[in-house]
Amino acid sequence: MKALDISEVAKRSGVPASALRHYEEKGLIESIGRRGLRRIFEPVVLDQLALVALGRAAGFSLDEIARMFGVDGRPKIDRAMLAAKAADLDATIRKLEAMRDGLRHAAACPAPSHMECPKFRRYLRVAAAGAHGGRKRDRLAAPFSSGTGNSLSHDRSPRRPPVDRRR
Amino acid sequence: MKALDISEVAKRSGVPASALRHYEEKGLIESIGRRGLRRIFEPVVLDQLALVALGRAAGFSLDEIARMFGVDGRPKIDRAMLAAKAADLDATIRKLEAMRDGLRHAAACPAPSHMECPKFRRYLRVAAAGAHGGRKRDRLAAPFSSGTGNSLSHDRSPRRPPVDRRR
DNA sequence: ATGCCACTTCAAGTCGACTTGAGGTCAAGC
DNA sequence: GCTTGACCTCAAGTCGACTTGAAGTGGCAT
Repeated sequence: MKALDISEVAKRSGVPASALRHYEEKGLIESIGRRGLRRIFEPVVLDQLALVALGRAAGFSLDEIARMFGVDGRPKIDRAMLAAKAADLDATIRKLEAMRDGLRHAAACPAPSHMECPKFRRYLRVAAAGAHGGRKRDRLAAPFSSGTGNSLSHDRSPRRPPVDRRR
Repeated sequence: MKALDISEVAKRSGVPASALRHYEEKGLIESIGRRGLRRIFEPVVLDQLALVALGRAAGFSLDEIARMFGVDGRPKIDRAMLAAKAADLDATIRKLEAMRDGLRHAAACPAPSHMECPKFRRYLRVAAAGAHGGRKRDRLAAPFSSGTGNSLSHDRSPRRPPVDRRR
């Protein structure tokens, strides 16, 4: 039969069982019953998990993901909102591109201090551009350690910076 | 004269004073002295803060940023690492693009469930691609509500709800 | 000289997404 | 029929980046 036991789902998806329980509690996935105490899931949960992972990778919170898509992958809220999210992502992408170019340049440029390099400053300006107009510090990706062995990034939790309200 | 008082820096940069103190403690910026108790900074701190904001926007932790650049904006660690970070960012960007396209499509596609739409699934596959090879749950951006008025992201209200930590 | 009050320090709290731990349950294998 | 071990629940802990609160300090205007 098609029913998957939680450990099966964990194994196939790479998502720890504890996280699966957490997702279920949050309403992101649902189990179709129990075998004894054990949760059992339909195989489609694997697709749902992929969608969740994708949303998380794009920086959405679990709550946002739950609001964007039902467990069936059907958009729950209006399409305009999805389009807006897409637009947000687009702005995000442009900032990341500037950051990437800045880093790339920093790795190659011989200038002693990048702050004095006009090219670098230009990237900086581009990247900062978004943060300025809209006035909102958003947070983005923690790209993971590349294979360089330089892994400084031990990633963990995202965070939304609280809106700053200083008088 | 050029020295800026902390409140000045906060005002000009949009970064709360408490965060500035935090950054100083972390070694991301430095004050050049005190006037009474008040920290004073050189104007260049504004550039440094822009760099920090940029790094944060790209998803790096404060520690990583501190390791990548000294307070002077000079790369502290080897250039290969910076290039590697750039490559990471590049992979990230591609995932985000897939997510964006997926959302864009979800907003337009009439299919009842996106899980059944081949196009959507393809975006999903692309976006999920990176997550698989590296096997590390990376986290990315939390783009904020765009200006569409669709803001689902409740930013923290200024007043804290009553603490409920009963145990 | 006095008061104001924006700053200071330091400890503790917050938020999200989980993880960890203690104590409990149960289908299965011997 | 008893042990085993993977699962269960629920509370509490963790991590990063700050924020908040209490209590203190000192420049500046009166």
